[in-house]
This record gives sequence, structure tokens and C-alpha cells, in this order.
Amino acid sequence: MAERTSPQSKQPSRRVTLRDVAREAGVSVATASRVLNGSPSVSPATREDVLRVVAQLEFAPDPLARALNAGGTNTVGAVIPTINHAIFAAFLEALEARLDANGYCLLMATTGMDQRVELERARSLLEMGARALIVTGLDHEPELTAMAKRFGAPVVATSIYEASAPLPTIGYENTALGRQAMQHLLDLGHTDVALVSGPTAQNDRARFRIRGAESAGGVRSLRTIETELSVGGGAAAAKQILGWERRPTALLCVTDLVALGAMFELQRSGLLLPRDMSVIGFDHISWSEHSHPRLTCISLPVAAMGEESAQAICNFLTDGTPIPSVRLQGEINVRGSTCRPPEPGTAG
Amino acid sequence: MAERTSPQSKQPSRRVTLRDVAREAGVSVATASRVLNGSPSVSPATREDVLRVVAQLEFAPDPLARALNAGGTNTVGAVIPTINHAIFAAFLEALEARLDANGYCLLMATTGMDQRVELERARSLLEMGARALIVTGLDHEPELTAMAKRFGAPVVATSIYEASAPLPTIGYENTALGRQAMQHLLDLGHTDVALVSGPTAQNDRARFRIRGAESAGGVRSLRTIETELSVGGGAAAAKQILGWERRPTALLCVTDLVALGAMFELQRSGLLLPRDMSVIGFDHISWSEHSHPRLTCISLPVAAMGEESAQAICNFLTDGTPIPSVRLQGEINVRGSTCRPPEPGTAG
DNA sequence: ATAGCACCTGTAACCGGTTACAGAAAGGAT
DNA sequence: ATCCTTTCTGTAACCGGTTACAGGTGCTAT
Repeated sequence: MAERTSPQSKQPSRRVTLRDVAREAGVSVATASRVLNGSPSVSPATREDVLRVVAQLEFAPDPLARALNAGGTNTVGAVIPTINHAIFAAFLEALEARLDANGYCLLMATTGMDQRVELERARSLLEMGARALIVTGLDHEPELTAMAKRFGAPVVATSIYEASAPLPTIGYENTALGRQAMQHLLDLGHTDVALVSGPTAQNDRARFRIRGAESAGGVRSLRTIETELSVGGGAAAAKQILGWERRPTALLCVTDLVALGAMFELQRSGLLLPRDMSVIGFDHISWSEHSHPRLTCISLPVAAMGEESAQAICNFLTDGTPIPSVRLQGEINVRGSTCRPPEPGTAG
Repeated sequence: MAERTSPQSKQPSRRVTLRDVAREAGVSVATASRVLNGSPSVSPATREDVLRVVAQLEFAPDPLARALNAGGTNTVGAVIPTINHAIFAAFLEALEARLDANGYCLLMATTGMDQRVELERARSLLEMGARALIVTGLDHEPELTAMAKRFGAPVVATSIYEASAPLPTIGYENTALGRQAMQHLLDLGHTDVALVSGPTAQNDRARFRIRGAESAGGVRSLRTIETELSVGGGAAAAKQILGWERRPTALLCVTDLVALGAMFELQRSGLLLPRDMSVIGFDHISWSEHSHPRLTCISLPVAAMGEESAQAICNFLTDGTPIPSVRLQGEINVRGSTCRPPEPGTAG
């Protein structure tokens, strides 16, 4: 499978230090340091000498020594379930961009939805110098926050908004969004709905969305299926639902990928969407507006979430400004994948 | 849009240092340090004293001071065009996992395909202590490698394999893959093909794939469209192609997202796929095997690429083992989106 | 009694920078 | 000629850990 060729790199040799530069330029380390930091109190001649030696020796200051003095790195850590999911990818993209704009870098680690792993990865990030930690949701190992506190790093929970949480939360109200999705189906006249979700075990966001959907009054039958969090999972769920004796008229998918998989599978089995089945999802997949039919969904403000999180953390790290909880609004995008059920009130 | 509530975090207070612990425990810093590092030459009684104080004071060693002694951090930097694309997300996921397995953390930055930006982000990562750099392709600002060398960090180019490159390359041969995709269409009997690619300006991978496709002999007409790298871009390209007088019988999409967008658009305009148009893509989107029809594509070994890159770098950083170039094999997955053209040789 | 050794602990140098402080040199004012 | 500034530079402490080395204790072997 893999074929290796032509070695290409040199041994990691002793690096050039500021002392070397100073010696070579015939000045003290203090002066050399001043030149590098653009201190005004250096004579032009000396400055030039030092810079010449710096160039000649290809000196690069050690980031660590510098950070040690400065009292910390400029990195922020994010511990997320997976990158391999549009919602987190979009979040990270925005987060990283805003961090960079503030002079910070992003250290990231993935957990695969496992809270023990999350704790360990969080530890790594902190030990690597992360000045703050971003996590997803509020389901965590209890040690997590204590550990972060030891390192003096604030923790921010994202993808969720809960004013009374012990941590600042920056995100949306999953319960309200779940209710909103269900309400849309109810408004269209659907009363027999299947709810398809990913694993809920260590995922409070999914649980809240389900709870929200359940809390909308007026639905006659609401059956819930838990499946794998992927297109394949959505397809499997759809296949299962197609086998039911009494078929629901609408699918409420808690995740976009799952919605897409379900749509593909329903179409494959000959159903015409949305006539034969309405599908609504939650998303931030870029192409839900291009799918065929275009997917009706609750859009999650993940880019804003990334920006707000980054900015709040940067403010805290520079000013000490307390990190606030921020409630972001999701919005429903009614598109082509939902419509009124065939005969109002009757499942077919 | 956003609503802020309840301040939640405390000022970043002076951290507890090892000196504090030593003083409180009535030992020297050396002894305290030894306890923390599990040195055997500490009496059990002393060890216990120190550990008690550590717990009581909630001491956490400063990662920077530690790294300064150790002679470096354990971070590796990746500078990629965007996370918001399945191929990079899957790559990063595998990369991060393997780095973690070796005790390293991932520092990442995105460039938005801009080489000037790439250079700046690379600098940030190096200044933040990255011990190695991963970049995409071989199109870079010339200063990039010199800068990395200054910092003593090796650079690895991914998503590409080129034995004679000045950098170690870990990836696949885009030219060969492009040719392979085209060959599949030729084998089916297509001779009038449209090639849809994303922007080629700062993207050598795309250019190589196109060159490969063009190099396959036997095609009668090959028209190339450059579009935006997204589902929307694919849809736009498809719309354009549908307007052509002489319509091609197959689409070769250089990227999976574009292929998907094109498929959606073709279906929306009433074409039945693959009968009316064959579509082949490059991918690592998880659901190309679930789409409707299932997408025929060249699968890129991005997970393997992430693992190989991570391992090669870790080996280099620990052993000094030179980083090899690694050629990974892509493979064609023939699925349901390609078939023979309606009347062999005639475009309709 | 004393050398020899194992075991434990403290002193101080060190990693590679930054910076407070002091002091030297040069120019201007009286 | 003397004093005061201003401008530049060097010495040394410091950031917060790690670790080589020296030294002190208590034990056994002679």
C-alpha cells in the first residue's frame, strides 16, 4: 500500500541562541535582545551589526523562553468530539480565524465522544500550554473543570446555552430548537412523526433537542429511533422506518448527516420527497440548500459561535473580562423537503 | 442576535509555583521536583509530605518551564487550506489521533488557499513552538522552508507525492489518479467529457489531476470548467454545462463536493442519473457511497496520509529518523453514478 | 574506631530569553 | 572646567522548572 523513498531531512542540530548572536556581534545579550524587540534605545550602528549577525547565523528566538517570560503562551485549546462533521469543522474554522485575529493559536484534540478521552486530551492541551479550554456541551468528567482551574485556564462550554450552568456557555438552546422543528411539522399538519437521533449517551445536545421536540403539544404519535451519527446511520434508520406497519408522515432528524442519509434511502426505495415523506434536519452542512429536494432545517449559528467563543476568551486573557454566557439564535429554513401530509391526520 | 448573561470567571491569579510547594512542605525545590517526576531517590515520608502540599495548594507545573528544559514542546503544526472540507477534516482527524498516540499535540491554522496567509500562519505556529510543520501541496511562498529551517522544524508536504520534490512528500500521485478517473470513463465508452475543477491558481493538486485526465489518450472532446470549490460551485457548473449545445456524456469532477453539487443540479433539471449523464468524483466524503445514485469516485487515502505523516514526524522528532516521502495508493470505487453512454460515441 | 557505602537531600547552575538598574560616554549649559 | 542630560550599553536577576554534583546521615564491615 505505501511505498517509501528518498530520505530528506537533517538531524535536529543545536540551535543558535541569543548568546551566540551577542558574542558574534560583540555586544551583550541584553543589547541583542533589545534589537530583536525593536527597543528604541539602541544605536543604529549596533542595531545593524546585530541584525547582520542574526541573518548570517539564521537565528530564530526560542518561542518557549520567550513565552516563559511573557507568562504564558498564546494558545487556546479546543476539545471536540470529532472534526469529521461539518458542524464542528465550521465551528473550528471560525474559531481559529478569530483566535488568529487576536494573535492566538488553536491547539485541538478530538475525543470521539468519550468523556474519559476528553479528560485526557484536555490534560494534554493544558500541559502543552493552552491558556483556555473550549469543550462541547456540559456532559463532562467532573475532574475536568478542577483540572483546568489548576492550570489557571477558563473553560467554555459550546453548542449549548444554559444560563444557570456552572460554566460559561456559548451556544443555542437545543430544547427550543427541537421544539421549533417539531412545531414546523405540526403546523404543516403532521401528527405522526418519527424522530431520528444520533447516540444520546454522552450527548446532552441531542437529548435536549429530543426533549424539545417531545414538549411540543399536539403530536399524536412520536416514535424515536437512535442510530449512528452518520449518513449511513440515517439510511439505516430510514430503512427501519419503511418497514413499520403504520408509516409516519414526517421525519425529524436531530442531525443533518442523518437527515441526508434518510433522504437518500427513502428516495432509493422509490418514495418521492417531500410528497411521500417530509424530512426536517438540523444543520450546518454547506449543501443542505443544494440537495434534491433542498433540505428544510434548523440552521445552527456555528460560525457565530466560533467567533463569540474566541473573542470572549481573548478578552478574558488580555483584560480579565469575565467570560459571559452567550445565547445565539438558530433559525428555521423552510425549503423543499417538507410539505403537508397527503391526507391530513391520516398516516398511510 | 446574541444575548449575554451572567459573568462567570475569576481573574487570572498568580499561579502556584514549585517554590511555593517546596517552602510549604519544608523541602528544597529539587526535592519537590523529584517527587513530581517520580524520582526513586526520595524517602516515602518526604514524598508524601510534598504530595499533600501539592494537592492542598492545587499546584500544576508550568508547561513552559518544563518544555524549556526538555528542549522543546510536543506540538506539531498543520497549516491547511480549510477544515471545512471533508478531505482535510478526515486527514486532520487521523493526523491528530496518531500524534496523540505518540504524545504530541496538534496546533493548526487555516489559510483559505492564500499562500501569503499560509506563510504568516506557519510563522505563528513556529513561534508558538511547533516542532514540525505540515503543509498541503508544494505551492508555497519560497520563504516558508527557510523559515522552518531556522526554527529547526522539518516541513512535510501532503496530498501529493513527488519523489524529486525538495520536501518530503506524503500523499498520492494526483496525475495518475486524474488519468485513472478519465480512463474509467473512456473504458465505458465516453469520448465527450466535461472536466469540472475547483480553483487551480494556488492548487497544484488540482492542476495535476487535470493534467492526468488530459493525458489519457482516446478522448474526443474534453472541455474544462473552473468553478468554486463547493456544492454550489458544482451546481453552477452543471447548470452551465446543461446550456451547452453539444452536451457531454460524462462529468469528471476533481472534487467530491463539486460532484455532489453537479449531481443535485442535473437531477433537479430532470436528468436521470447515470443514464443521462455519468458523474465521477474524487472523494473522501463519508456518504458518497450512500448518495442517490451512489457516487463512483477515486478514493483518496487521507486517513492513511494523516497517520503516515504523523508517524514520520514523530519518528524524526524522537530518533532523528529522516522523514521519507511516501506514496499512497488511491483506488477507484465504481458505483452507480457512471455507466455506458446512451449511443456509444455520439453525444446527445 | 573508621573506612566504605547506600540513601536521601540541598545548593546552584542551567534552559534561552527579557528587563530593571547602574554606569559610561558624549554633548550642552553655566 | 564642572555639572547635568541624554543616549547607549552591560551586569545580573528573573521567569519556573530540571538535574549534576556535593554533602550529610546512618548503617555495616574491618
